[in-house]
Amino acid sequence: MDFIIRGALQAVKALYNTELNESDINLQETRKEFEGEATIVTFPLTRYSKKSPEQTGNEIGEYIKENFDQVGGFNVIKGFLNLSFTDSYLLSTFRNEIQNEQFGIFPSVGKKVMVEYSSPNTNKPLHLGHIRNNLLGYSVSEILAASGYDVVKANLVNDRGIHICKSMLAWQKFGKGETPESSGLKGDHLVGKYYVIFDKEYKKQIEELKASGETEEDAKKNAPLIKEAQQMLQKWEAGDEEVINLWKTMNGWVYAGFDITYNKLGVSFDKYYYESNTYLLGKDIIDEGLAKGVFVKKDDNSVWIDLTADGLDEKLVLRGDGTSVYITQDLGTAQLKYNDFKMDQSIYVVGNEQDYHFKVLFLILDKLGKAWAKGMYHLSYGMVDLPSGKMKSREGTVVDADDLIEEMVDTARKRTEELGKVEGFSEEEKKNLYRMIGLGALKYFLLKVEPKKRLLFDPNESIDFQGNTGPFIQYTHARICSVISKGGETDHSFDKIQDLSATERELILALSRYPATVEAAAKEYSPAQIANYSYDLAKLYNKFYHEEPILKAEDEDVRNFRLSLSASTATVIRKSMNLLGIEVPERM
RNA sequence: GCACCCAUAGCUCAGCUGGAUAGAGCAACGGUUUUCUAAACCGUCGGUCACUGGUUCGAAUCCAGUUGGGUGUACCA
Repeated sequence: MDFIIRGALQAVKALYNTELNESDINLQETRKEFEGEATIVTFPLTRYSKKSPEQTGNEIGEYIKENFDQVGGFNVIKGFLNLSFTDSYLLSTFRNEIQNEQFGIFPSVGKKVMVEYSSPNTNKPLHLGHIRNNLLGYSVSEILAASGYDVVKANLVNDRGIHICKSMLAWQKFGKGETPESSGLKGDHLVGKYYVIFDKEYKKQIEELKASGETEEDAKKNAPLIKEAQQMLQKWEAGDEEVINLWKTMNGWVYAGFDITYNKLGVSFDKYYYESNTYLLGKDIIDEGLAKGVFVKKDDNSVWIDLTADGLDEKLVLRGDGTSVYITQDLGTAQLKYNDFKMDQSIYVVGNEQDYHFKVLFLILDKLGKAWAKGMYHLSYGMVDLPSGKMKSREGTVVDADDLIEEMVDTARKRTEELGKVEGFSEEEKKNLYRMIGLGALKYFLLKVEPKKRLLFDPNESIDFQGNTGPFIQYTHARICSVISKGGETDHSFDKIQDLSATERELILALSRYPATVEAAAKEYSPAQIANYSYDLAKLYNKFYHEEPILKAEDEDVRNFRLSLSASTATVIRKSMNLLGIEVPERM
């Protein structure tokens, strides 16, 4: 469709003797209620034509129609010039572009990008918020890979710290040697159970201390359990063998549990970083910053950066006692990642409560003169809220990832059985189908919303399987596969086709938009754009399916053409759903 | 207090760099199957795009302010 812009530029030059840039031409898709496919808005051009918008539209329309045989006609309504493509142009687009093996496949851009996502704490199982994170990270990775980037998917595991010690301590005190094997509990759930127990017992102690006259603040500090946890952390940092062994054991349980969940979600990683290895990093960067005068040392030896000139605050980057804070290790880890991969871009998929942190992090790296800091991006996403408000692990008001996945698959099974759609399926095929549909519904539900918007999830209302949903799109794919398999062997040649129906035209246009959609989604790190595109395409196909006979078409070429159109639609649906990490079945 | 994000139909969401009468799905109501999968299709109903002002030929979109909601502002991570 690029030729339209060229055509408009040529027209303006020929008619009004003015050289314009591509960005001066306002091109959009023609709205459904008007005739045509492409619309040029002529209001801005009247200052060059010195004529009314209508007259300008007519003149440019006439010029384009005369000089570009892709355009068969036009109409002008107010300041809108609507151009209609010829059927032969659309057919050649279909044949030469859409049916091409390389359609929607981008050549390598020769750039490497790291996408860090998931980054869980190893003291509790994953919940719905993590699912959103994982799906976003995975999908963005796929979209970037499809756009020609070399993608490294990274997971920075938060495997140390006081919160981990809390679970360890509670297990030591109350666990009676319970293991995943002895209890039958998934490892991450078992550890999470002790994290909750710690919190319960800790709160008890706080209440007791308050009853004996301490203030809440003191009680929180003085409760024996928290002190023990702190001691345990110190022992861990000192390399105490017993603590380290316990830590290794319990983290091992958690990793085994996470692997199962990741597997079910279909996400994966190329590189794992562990905070236990990175938490001491960053001190050399502090020295570097001091030497460069970017950081300043205060009297108590703490190190700061003054960001007030950038509208931010003064920020501590190293404690007075020389130990790290969060941002210290993040600075160090950023450098480590860069040393490891020399990537051009680095994307952090992290919730929006850390917006400020990343703003500061990137700014500091930039001030330190790290050229690669320019390629850093925080893909910030909104929290997943319940109708009751925020999810809180410690209070058990979380939607557990494993539970939710299981429920979704189970709902898929029920729905499918109600519809009686699985005759001829083996048990194995059924299981796989329910998994695909359940996860498809869940993934689509989470990914169709723009990342930065917060998301409301009501556990009492099951995620839909009809309308703008994953299963709808999956169904469309299965439906196409069914038609094609019934179509039997065919050479799919349709040389005699010359005329297209309105819906066929729309479908070709929709298909032709796929590459640009992938590009836009990559540019904005937005799986939602892919989701919306897939839905529009599926909807359009269903309309086509109802309106036009395919196998029953009387003419051989028409039948072949419609089959080809169907096949291409199925391919594009499959590709775009795969970009969301969603599989599509051939039967459902 | 200050900073950042959000506000579109009863509900969940689209709406590209400003462009035509703001679009989908769900819910509600009605229709479509002797015909390729009805998880579908077609139709009806539903809106002061939070509010006010500004810029513009033109604003849901840009700017300022107001209201409401969220998050952050720790020598926590």
